[in-house]
Amino acid sequence: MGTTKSEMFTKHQNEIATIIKALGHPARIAILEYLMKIDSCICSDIVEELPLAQPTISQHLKELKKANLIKGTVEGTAICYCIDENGIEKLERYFSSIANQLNEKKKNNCC
Amino acid sequence: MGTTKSEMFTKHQNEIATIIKALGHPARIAILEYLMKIDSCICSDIVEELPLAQPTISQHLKELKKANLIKGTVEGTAICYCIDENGIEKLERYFSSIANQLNEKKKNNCC
DNA sequence: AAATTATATTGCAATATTACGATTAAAATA
DNA sequence: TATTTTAATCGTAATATTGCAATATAATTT
Repeated sequence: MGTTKSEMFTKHQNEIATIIKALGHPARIAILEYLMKIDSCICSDIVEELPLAQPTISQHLKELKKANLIKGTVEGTAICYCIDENGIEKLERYFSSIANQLNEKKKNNCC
Repeated sequence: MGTTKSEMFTKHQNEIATIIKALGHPARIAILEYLMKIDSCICSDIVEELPLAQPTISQHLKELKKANLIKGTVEGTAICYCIDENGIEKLERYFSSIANQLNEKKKNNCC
């Protein structure tokens, strides 16, 4: 136990859950919002901005990258990270689809 | 360690991360999608629908409820769970706001 | 080439999450 | 009231996550 039984769910359910999970941490939300704000950046900026050690930030960046929520390109000794529209758009579409369906129905005939 | 340093982030960052985190598991995505599909339900339905034991489902439901993603009302010996627009709309707004900002800028002048 | 700068990786301790059997609780029904 | 039905809680094992010091890597500058 302790392990999510991923094999019991659909591919899409696992994919969307993985992307969502990658953002389910305040540090990673903070990174996303910082990248939104400055629109271009290198990792050392983030290390100065956030109250976490460099290895911790690096780890969080790795997770965001794996989920296609950010992307980074090497730029000299630094790395230029920025938001990857790919992951963001998937989330945007997923939730607006659900919100739309909810509005259409508006039945809520139970609770 | 092992503990998220929540106190280092803003209230809003923590709040949104908490809601997002609550959906970052395929079982909870599956529950949400099932509730969308049938529009009204009781827990035993979910237990039959999903390949997880009853206490596990109950635990997942609790987390979704805590995040205002579902709500439940007692109905005899059963409980009627359905989607809580509250949480969903918060997520929808959050991601569409980010997606909009991204589209406006479209600079991506770095990566 | 040595030193510097910026980031990634490793290893590990502390804590959190996932899952479930056993049990409990609460309402409905016989 | 005893039984049944449905869901929550408790306890616990297995695994995952978080965070960081120490170290490694990789490109740049001196």
